[in-house]
Amino acid sequence: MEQNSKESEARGRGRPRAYDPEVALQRATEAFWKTGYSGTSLDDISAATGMNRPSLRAAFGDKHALYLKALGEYWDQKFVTLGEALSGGTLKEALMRAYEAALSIYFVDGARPRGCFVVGTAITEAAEDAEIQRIVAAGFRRLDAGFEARLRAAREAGELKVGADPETLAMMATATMQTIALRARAGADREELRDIARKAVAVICG
Amino acid sequence: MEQNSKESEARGRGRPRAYDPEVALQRATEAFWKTGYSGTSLDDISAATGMNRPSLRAAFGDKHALYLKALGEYWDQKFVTLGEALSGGTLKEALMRAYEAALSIYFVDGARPRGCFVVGTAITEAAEDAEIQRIVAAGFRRLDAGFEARLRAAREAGELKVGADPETLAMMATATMQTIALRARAGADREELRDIARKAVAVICG
DNA sequence: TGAATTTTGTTCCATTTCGCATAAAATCCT
DNA sequence: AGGATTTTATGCGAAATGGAACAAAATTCA
Repeated sequence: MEQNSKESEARGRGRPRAYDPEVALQRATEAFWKTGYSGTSLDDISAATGMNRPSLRAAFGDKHALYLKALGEYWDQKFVTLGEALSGGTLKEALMRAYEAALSIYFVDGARPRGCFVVGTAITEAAEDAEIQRIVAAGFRRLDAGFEARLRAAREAGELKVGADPETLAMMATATMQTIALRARAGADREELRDIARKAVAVICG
Repeated sequence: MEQNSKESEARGRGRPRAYDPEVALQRATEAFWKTGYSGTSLDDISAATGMNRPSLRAAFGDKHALYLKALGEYWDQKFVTLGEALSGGTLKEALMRAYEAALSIYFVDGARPRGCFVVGTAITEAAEDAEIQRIVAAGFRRLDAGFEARLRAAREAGELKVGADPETLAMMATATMQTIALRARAGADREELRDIARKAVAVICG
């Protein structure tokens, strides 16, 4: 209703857009986040964005295409956040920042805890939707790789105990992220998950 | 179609059941497993079980009640399997048996890999369905508790390195189970997941 | 001012989905 | 054999769902 497109982009010829595509995509993402891909109808998304269905279709294509955009956007944001969190400081600090950043995504002030968007929406579809499965798998691999790179840097800095395998520990770091994501959706509170992160980081850092 | 109720139960007065409720529930579970709770219609389940909707309704109630039965049954079977896997042998053997048992559930001969039923179907619903969330949370707690009991026994047997915290390691063992469940749904093959289990077990056992 | 262009908003249509009502079938009991 | 009982099977109806057509609105350009 009250979204207004920032005049950043050179507007074309016809009637101007009433909605900012980025804001609308964010609202659509939140709708999927709550009730999953199959559990969210285009009417739900229409209500969440304030756009009617033809406008949704014109802007994002059909439901599947819209969801893929939401999923891609989520991964992108997730990895930006992760990259920032993992850079600088000690390994322990970096890992804790990464998990804190995740918790900030999973828990939002007013709303009910929603956990991770991928775990909460894409995993269900991944079994039968090859494209979604591919995107999820690529994200997991990238998560592993991100942690592994940080762990290798830590090893070179002598922060890791000798004989520790960065690849193995990266997998454990990803598993920790995932257990936090799942438990958040299962209703665990933020402090409990923070404690899980602390314990896992202690194990990983030796 | 060709299900026949075993004459185990004293059959009552009227027309005999054409379907074995346990077999039908299993078929319904498989349908949910593929496409999730919201993504599976009663018609899908009707097709999967060979029962028509009124019979489904008479036997299991509505879709939600049917799903809760499927979910409860899954957890029960999962914990029976886990209990068997964790009993006896060294800690390392017990954990590997537990993960192998999980893989046997996640991968089925003919079918596409489906991962864990809970992770693939319940997690999506848990955010907005209090009853499902409660059941999932209870299952995760029980998973933690099962691993922790086994780890305490291992510590008493001197299998654990001194200073290792059974509660922390149990959480890591659960996280390993969950990362395997998620990655299976994301398309990882069985051998890769077996390798993940081996690495995690090595970390947990020190 | 008026044509061209783009988006919006309304409406319709075919299909799916779910619950329910009702008839038909198969068995037990007298 | 016939009534009672329980399940199966068919079909109806209301609501939801996704897609598309079409007119109205708002802007740019000539």
